[in-house]
Amino acid sequence: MFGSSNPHPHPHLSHPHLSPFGNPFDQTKIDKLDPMQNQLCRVCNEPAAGFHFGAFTCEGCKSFFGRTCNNQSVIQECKNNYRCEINKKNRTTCKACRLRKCLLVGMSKSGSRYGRRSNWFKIHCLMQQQANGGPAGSHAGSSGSLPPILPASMHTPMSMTSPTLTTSPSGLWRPQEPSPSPRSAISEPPRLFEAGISRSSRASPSPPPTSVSAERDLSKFLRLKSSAAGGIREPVRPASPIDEKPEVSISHTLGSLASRFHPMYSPFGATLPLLPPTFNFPTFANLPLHKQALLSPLLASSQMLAAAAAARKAYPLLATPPAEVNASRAPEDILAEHRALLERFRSVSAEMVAASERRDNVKTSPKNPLLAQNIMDLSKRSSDEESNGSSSPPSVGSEIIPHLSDTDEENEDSEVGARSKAESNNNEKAERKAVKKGDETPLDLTCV
Amino acid sequence: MFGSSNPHPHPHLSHPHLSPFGNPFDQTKIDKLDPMQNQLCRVCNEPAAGFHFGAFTCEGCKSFFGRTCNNQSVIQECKNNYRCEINKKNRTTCKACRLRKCLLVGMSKSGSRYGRRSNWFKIHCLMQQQANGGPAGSHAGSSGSLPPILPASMHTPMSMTSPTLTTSPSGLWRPQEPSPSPRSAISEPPRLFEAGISRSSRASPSPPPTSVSAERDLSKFLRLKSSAAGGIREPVRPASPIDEKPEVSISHTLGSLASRFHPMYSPFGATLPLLPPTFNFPTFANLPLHKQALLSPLLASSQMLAAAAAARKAYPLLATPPAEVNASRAPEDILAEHRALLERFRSVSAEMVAASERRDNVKTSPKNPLLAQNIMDLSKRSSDEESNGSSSPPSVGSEIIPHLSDTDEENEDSEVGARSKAESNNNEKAERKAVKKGDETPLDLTCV
DNA sequence: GGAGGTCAATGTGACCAGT
DNA sequence: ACTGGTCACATTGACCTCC
Ligand SMILES: [Zn+2]
Ligand SMILES: [Zn+2]
Ligand SMILES: [Zn+2]
Ligand SMILES: [Zn+2]
Repeated sequence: MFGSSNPHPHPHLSHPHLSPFGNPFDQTKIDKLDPMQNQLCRVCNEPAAGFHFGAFTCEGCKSFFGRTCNNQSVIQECKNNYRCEINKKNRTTCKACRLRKCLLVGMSKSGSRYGRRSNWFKIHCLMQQQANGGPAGSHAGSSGSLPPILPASMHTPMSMTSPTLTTSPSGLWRPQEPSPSPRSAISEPPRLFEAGISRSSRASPSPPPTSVSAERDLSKFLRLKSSAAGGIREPVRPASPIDEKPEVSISHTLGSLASRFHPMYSPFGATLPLLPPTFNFPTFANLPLHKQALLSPLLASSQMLAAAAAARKAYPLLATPPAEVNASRAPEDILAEHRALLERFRSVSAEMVAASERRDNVKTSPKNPLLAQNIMDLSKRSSDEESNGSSSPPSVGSEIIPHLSDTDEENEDSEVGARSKAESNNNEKAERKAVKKGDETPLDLTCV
Repeated sequence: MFGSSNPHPHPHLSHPHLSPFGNPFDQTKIDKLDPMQNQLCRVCNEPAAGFHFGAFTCEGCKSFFGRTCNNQSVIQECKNNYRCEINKKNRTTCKACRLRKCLLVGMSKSGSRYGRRSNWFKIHCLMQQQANGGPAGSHAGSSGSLPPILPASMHTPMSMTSPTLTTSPSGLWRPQEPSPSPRSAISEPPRLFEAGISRSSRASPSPPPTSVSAERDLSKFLRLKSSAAGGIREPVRPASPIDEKPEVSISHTLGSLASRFHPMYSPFGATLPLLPPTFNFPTFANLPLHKQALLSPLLASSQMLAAAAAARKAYPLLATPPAEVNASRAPEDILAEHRALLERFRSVSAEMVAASERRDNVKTSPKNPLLAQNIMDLSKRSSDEESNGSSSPPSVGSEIIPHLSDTDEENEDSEVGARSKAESNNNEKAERKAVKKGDETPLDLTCV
């Protein structure tokens, strides 16, 4: 599906509005963009099969994550101090590191329930990758550090542990429907990217959620986010009322760890109010999401970084063991970084449009030759992917998260985890079906 | 089978002769010895299921070795620099280290063709383990170093690379049937222990090989040993004429490496002429071999060490990566060590007999309380094995064998290896059956 | 378009039969 | 008593269906 390109564009999308940056929504230009072209699995660098559980992954990593993220307790711990490099060849040899990589790149199972909204991941990932240096050509390494989705200039992870960052307006996080029953169990890493998007979507004055079911999705998502923050330290935001069972086995193993570390309440407090104005145009929202991906090199970096830091906090599996230690950065740095990103987004958008317009005539070297070339490459098929990328790039910085091996006793699972596996799956499935019942209208993706 | 002890002794063995050390062949005493009691898998420390391919192993390691020793080329290389500790829990996670451990403890597939003679392994292994500190109680660690089969005092591996050591009498190595076609391909690690035994058996003036088929087996084995030495540097001994196909896949990967290192021609040259006189007594040879095991703390150490060193030379998989470096020892040291072993054998034999005689009356502390206690423990069942032995004992010394990663190109396999796998198996099977055809008489095990 | 189910291929190890 | 074969079981990932 993704492997075969679509040579025939379908110029029948609605709302051909104009963007402030030239005309990025020209149908003929947009249709030529194929964001799935030459995508690589974020986990193992194999050619990706699609966007699964929040990241571009191959079929194998998709299946692996779908199987194991609920039963993390049964995975043996790494013998290599969680530093195994994951590639196509050895991805099956260390389940712990493979799962860690999955979580590092932002994969999440509960977050995938929220329908099309998870496509925002795709947008951010794709734009980030393109801004990083090419869709498939840059085998940006797959060691135990931060994923190659982050550009080189962003590789410094920020410390989101400071409670001063969690000062988000309570109204942004409160769901529409009041919440009587707060949850304390943590089921799995929250989809932090989506959290940021959702929040900004609610803060936006432009098109609100289009249906009640979408509202329910949003509130449910926020509740999940809440539970991910742990039962402790939840002063402002009440929980939502959605009666959903958490994934029990995950909460058993990693949840307890996460509650110890009590991941921050809202890691996006300081950054999210700043959103690119592009999303004000309904045309963008009406585009197919894989087309939107090519038009949105936005806040992915900072949010990704925040999510990665938060995930490392919540899940020791994500903690890169002592290799490079980076001092935590102040929130001001994050804000500045985000502003730089916004500026970059503007230039890249204009650049892409110009390149798209120029492509049919003459291939000149634009101001941003790398990005433009990458966008160009999306339309022509290059079947020379070899996916042997195991060149072990320099590890990016990461915080040292103690692995709790000396003070804790979370190894008594493997019995409870196995026990709760079946029923957990059944419950989850039933509940999922029930939730999806009256929920066909996708969420409005228009942002500020 | 092995897990259930046999409480009923069968006192119907023939030739109840007397030994020079008291009366070690008293049937009632011997029958009470159960060498399989509390044996642990030499590879993973799980309770052993029997003596397989040259070592006490569990069913899993037996099957694993039987499957993979022919297809070593398809095993991915270790990500942990071949230092993975192998135990029951993680034995499946790193095939390379598991196979390395198998080879380290002396497992060999072709050597198992020689019928009962492989029981000599059991004798040596068992006696070595007992002299080392107890049958099952001493979870002597299973890290990437030398196997716990070697006593602490013997852990210094000797360097057998010196060609001066290969000055064995050519008559000892020459097979009965002349050999027109020398072989250069290496199929698998030679059964070095058996090589020594075979050689000593031939050097023995007591009962020679009892049949022509046994002779053929012997010469065939010697030829295998020859091929293991690589085509290069084979000045003295001509190859034997047995038309046997080597295991192609192994020769493809490890064989090339082995030929580079050209493992020594006869690592037992200096030590083998010295054999304990016990084996002159036909009574010993007529005992069930698992009973003999309790009566023979003989040359196992030195031969085991030589075999381990030779195996490390021949198979880089066996090379313990740079951890502890022990200077190679002179052959004189080996000889002295062997003489000490012989003396130890005498005292231990006498001690064991005395302990066995004393056991029925009063349990006193003998001169060698540890060994005697271990022998005692063989007769009483202790079902408290837990096999959680992963306490990672201090690594014993080992030589640094370069892994050839920088200068060689033995990674072009995986195609040839897979190709030659099926036919290799078939050929081997057919050839094996043909060899076994007229070969029912076990070799005479009586030594000098 | 993505989640989840299916199932062939592969690896594993307990068990068994042959020798 | 050991070897090799068998087979149930687990894992993997390509493919498919459903929503
Ligand atoms: Zn993958
Ligand atoms: Zn690992
Ligand atoms: Zn084992
Ligand atoms: Zn290993």
